[in-house]
Amino acid sequence: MTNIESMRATRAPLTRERVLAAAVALADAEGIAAVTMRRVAGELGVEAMSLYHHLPGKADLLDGLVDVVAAEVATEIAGRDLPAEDWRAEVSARCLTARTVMLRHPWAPGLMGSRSTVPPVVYGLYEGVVGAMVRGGLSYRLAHRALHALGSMVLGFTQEVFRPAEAGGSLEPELAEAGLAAIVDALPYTAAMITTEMHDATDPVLGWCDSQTEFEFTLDLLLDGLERARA
Amino acid sequence: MTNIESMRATRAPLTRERVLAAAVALADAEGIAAVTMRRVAGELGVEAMSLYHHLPGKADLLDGLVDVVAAEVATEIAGRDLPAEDWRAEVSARCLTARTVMLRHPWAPGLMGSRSTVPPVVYGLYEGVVGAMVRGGLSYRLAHRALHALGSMVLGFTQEVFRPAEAGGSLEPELAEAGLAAIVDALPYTAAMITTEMHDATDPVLGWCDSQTEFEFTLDLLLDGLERARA
DNA sequence: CGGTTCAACCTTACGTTGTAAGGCGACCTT
DNA sequence: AAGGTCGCCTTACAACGTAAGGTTGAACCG
Repeated sequence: MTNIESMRATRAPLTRERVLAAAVALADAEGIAAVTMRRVAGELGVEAMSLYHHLPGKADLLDGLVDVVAAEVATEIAGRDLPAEDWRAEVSARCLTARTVMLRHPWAPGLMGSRSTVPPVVYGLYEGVVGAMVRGGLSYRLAHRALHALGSMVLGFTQEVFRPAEAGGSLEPELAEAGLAAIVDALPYTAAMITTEMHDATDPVLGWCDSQTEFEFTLDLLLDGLERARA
Repeated sequence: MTNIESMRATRAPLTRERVLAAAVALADAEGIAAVTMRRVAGELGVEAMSLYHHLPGKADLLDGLVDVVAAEVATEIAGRDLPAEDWRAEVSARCLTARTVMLRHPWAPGLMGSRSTVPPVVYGLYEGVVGAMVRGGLSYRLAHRALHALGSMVLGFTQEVFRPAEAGGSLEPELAEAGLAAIVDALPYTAAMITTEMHDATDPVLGWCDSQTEFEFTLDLLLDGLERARA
């Protein structure tokens, strides 16, 4: 009937963005556990199965959540003019910006740690940090290690930054196989870091990201700092 | 019948420990997602509901898992004689030991981050680290901050070490209400650190654990170290 | 204009999850 | 021997993700 027509017309059509926005709001308000397909749909005045026309499944919804948060970080970073001449100030600003966003979405770090893929936006964030450090004179090796240390702080990663899960889809094959050239263009510093590190590593295939070494490096960094602070 | 009797007699009786051991083995083998009540019971040749006579529920099973891992760390630390005269070496050894255990149980850091309570064993681990640092001459303030930094590395915490979740049960009320005296006895360094920090803090109730300050402190520590390493 | 197509949304249903309620047999105590 | 307790099981339920297929209003096309 016309009534129903107008009801339908009144309700804004569902989109991936509207679904994700509702999910973010729900996670912020009631925690990530409240983000169920039925519940998100309910917030949008819709049934659960309707979401599947805009997102392939729950996994993609969760991936979409980290996408939204990462994009929020990127936007916030873009919105401020960073002190490009001082690498420390720039890296610091980027990390602190990421942190403020994480504080707005306390569920985000845990979610990022549990997902099995890293959305491109996140690599873009890494790129910004790596670029600042390399421009500041740090070697790619040092930048690589710093990325682990800082990522561990901001996101609470224990698992590796570049090898997110046990699933086969690690970054390295991903790079080797598909759009390597495109990635090199979009993420020059990161690409340079990866190729440099891969070249230097004893085992170029799997060993370039030696988590034990990263860990000990960061540990020494912290301990040296504490030693000096020990007034 | 007698057959059934002997079967029953053959099967070792369920205990909290046996259930947790089975759950740990399952998590190690197939990931934390495989740890369901039915599945754990199945591994023990038992029905799901039987577990409830030894654990109140799934939450307690998961809490028990982090308990087991923390105890494993404690055992491993106790098993080696630490270089007590060198605080750096001692802290380093404790952290590296914790890390090797985490590597055996890759699901553990994420689980620890998601639980809403911190089992006493974990506080015991903190105590060991705090003690080493204080004996090494670090102030309680510095030790407190170092605990955040190191905990962030080992466990991948983003959330606070001492205020694990949004649930009301933070450490501070917990301390104030219940067995404060017992905790002070068992964890002297930690207790001293808490009272010292609480006393110094501007807002003694909630502000003694200023995560923003912790974060910036660790960040500066890392950045100072990177600056120096920037050869 | 009538018929077809299609996207968006809904209904139903299935298997799996955690767990509340209660049953049943073997042992311990008195 | 009677009764109680302990340990395990059976049954049942609500909520979850999602596969399969139905409905409906709009858009297109002859």
